Amino acid sequence: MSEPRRLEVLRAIVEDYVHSREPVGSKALVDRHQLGVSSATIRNDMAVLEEEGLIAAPHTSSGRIPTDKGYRLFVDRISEVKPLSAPEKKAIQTLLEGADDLDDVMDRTVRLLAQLTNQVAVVQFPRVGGASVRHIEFVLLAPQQILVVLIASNGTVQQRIVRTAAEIQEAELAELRQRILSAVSGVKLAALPAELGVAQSQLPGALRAHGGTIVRALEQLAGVGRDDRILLAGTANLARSTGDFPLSIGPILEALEEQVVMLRLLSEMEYDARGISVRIGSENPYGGLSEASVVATGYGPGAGAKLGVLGPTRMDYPTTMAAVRAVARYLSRILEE
Amino acid sequence: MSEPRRLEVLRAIVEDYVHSREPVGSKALVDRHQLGVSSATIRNDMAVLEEEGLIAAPHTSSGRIPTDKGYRLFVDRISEVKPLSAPEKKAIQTLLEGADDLDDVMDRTVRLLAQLTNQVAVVQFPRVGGASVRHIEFVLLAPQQILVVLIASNGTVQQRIVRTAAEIQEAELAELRQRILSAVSGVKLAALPAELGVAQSQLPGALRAHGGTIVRALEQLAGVGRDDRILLAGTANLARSTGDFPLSIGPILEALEEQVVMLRLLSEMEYDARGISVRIGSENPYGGLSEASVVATGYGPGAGAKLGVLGPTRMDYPTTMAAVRAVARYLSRILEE
DNA sequence: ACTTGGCACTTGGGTGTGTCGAGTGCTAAC
DNA sequence: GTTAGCACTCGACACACCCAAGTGCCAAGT
Repeated sequence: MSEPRRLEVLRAIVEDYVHSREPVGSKALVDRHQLGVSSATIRNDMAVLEEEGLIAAPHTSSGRIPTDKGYRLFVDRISEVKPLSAPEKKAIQTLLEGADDLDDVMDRTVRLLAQLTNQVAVVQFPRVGGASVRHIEFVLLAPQQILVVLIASNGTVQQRIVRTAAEIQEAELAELRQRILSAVSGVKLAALPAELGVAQSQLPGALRAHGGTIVRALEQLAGVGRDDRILLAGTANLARSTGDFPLSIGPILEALEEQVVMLRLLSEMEYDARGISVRIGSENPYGGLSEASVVATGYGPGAGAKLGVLGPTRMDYPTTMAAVRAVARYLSRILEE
Repeated sequence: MSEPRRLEVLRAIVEDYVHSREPVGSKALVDRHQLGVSSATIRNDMAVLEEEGLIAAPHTSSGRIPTDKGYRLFVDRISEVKPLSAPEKKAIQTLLEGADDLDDVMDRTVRLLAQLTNQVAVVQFPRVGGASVRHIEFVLLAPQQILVVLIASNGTVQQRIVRTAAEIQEAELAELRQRILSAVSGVKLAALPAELGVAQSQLPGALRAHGGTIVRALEQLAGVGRDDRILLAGTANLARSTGDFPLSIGPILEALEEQVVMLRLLSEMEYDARGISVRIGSENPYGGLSEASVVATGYGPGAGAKLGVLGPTRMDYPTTMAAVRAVARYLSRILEE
């Protein structure tokens, strides 16, 4: 009863089940794969695999299906994901290069990923934390209304309109801008609040009051709140795979809709050696996703932002992993400009 | 065989079916409602209603269910939608007033609407076309890179980074800004392209080249493309009502995901006297939505932007219509500030 | 120490049959 | 125009049955 063959059997079971959606039996296995042994032997192997918790039988005397643990072992044993086909690669490249705008790039990316994998795609906007301050602008819209604009080195622009308690003059505003900009120009956004605090404390008394309001707005703009957006695509793919989700797809849709949940989910995923992270079914911390798997990876500078897909545990992991990795790479390249 | 009673029977059938999800028979009808007649009479009425295409029987000798045409008549006969309960009103108000930002307002609105109706909510961002130019700002980020910001009177801020063919000096840019701003300040966004054309033709030759690039960016910012976004919430509610969608919810999710489709759908809806528009099942031009109904209305200045919900044809129209109308009113009020 | 063929056993799924109840359409009487 | 009554239809449900696929285990073989 050799160890390698048992793993081979597991692999075969996973592949067949992913392909057919039906519990796979010992006989069918020897027919479809060239294991060099008889079905009885396979049965013995399967008994062991079941004991180890890698596969399970829905009911006595029926074929086996992989457990989450089984998928896990299967995924861990995929040493090299197969690369995409040449036309696929080309399609990715041309599609992404056609975008003119950060929003547009992200939008195209998420759609592409959904289409490529036939699953729900999720991309997180590039995190601004790692970027630095490129420019700050204050515009006086009305005597007590100021537009605060923050431009980051990664090209994101954020703005907010604030109301000041008292009137402020153009000249004062210009001076304020000059002082703050020189204090924080080039500063990492993550470090912005601290630097702003210092800058504010050094303001002359006359500017102090207005400065406070404005500095608070800048802090918010730099904060994680606003720019930690995620984009979704391909939710319709969930509906196609009804039956893969024993319960309903309701909880999954709910989770997808809660940006907070998805952000935490993505941020908790850590890559392994291959640079791709996989969460399988019950490994997922959120109850609603216990029937779903997530395949994700980082992209962009420092791989700080994430992107990935979500689908049924019974998914084609090798192909999905390849697609996710490829898209992340192309996206990183595009963003480098 | 009186006409008013037949309509009463239709109303009763719709209400019972919406409530129970099951075909309703003549006996059950007389039990649950105080029609003053016997089941046999109701049967005669139902036969007529069926002949008129207002109700149908899934199979011989089974209860009747309303057809789309039946729902239509039912909806048209709702003269006055019942107002929301006081606590509901209060909840709407406090929730929406807590928002600090246009994006935040819209986000809260769409979630609120989804929760209130237990259906999928859709809101379109306020259209900028009706608003006017409040401020324009150009910021030189790099020798050949300009940030163009357009602030509209409704508080929306849009920006884009453009690259110029040749270098431009701070001073030139300031002059350009001065000229363009004075030409288009207060102009309606819808009329902006025309005014920009005039302004550009009057630019001194030196500024002409750069002006073109920038003007084009401004036109795009004012255009419908960018700001015709929609927000979704409550897609999980679709899953709960499986069974209401004989086919799968896949096509519906697909339609929801295509912003273009939803925008056209909303824009095609015209209000009736009550200010609310309802599209029932097959009245919907998009195949995937033939099992769904849309209840929508306009909001904001000129009621140019739309908001509404989407659900199964078998929905509680009176309540839904009330909720949609109430939310639209509160939203309009908030936006007026 | 594994592998294999054989065999008894389990079980879900499909099919056929019978019954029940809700519901209809129709007719004749009110 | 309404009602009671009646024969009829048809889906839903329950039950019995069989079949195919699959299992576990044992004894024999290598």
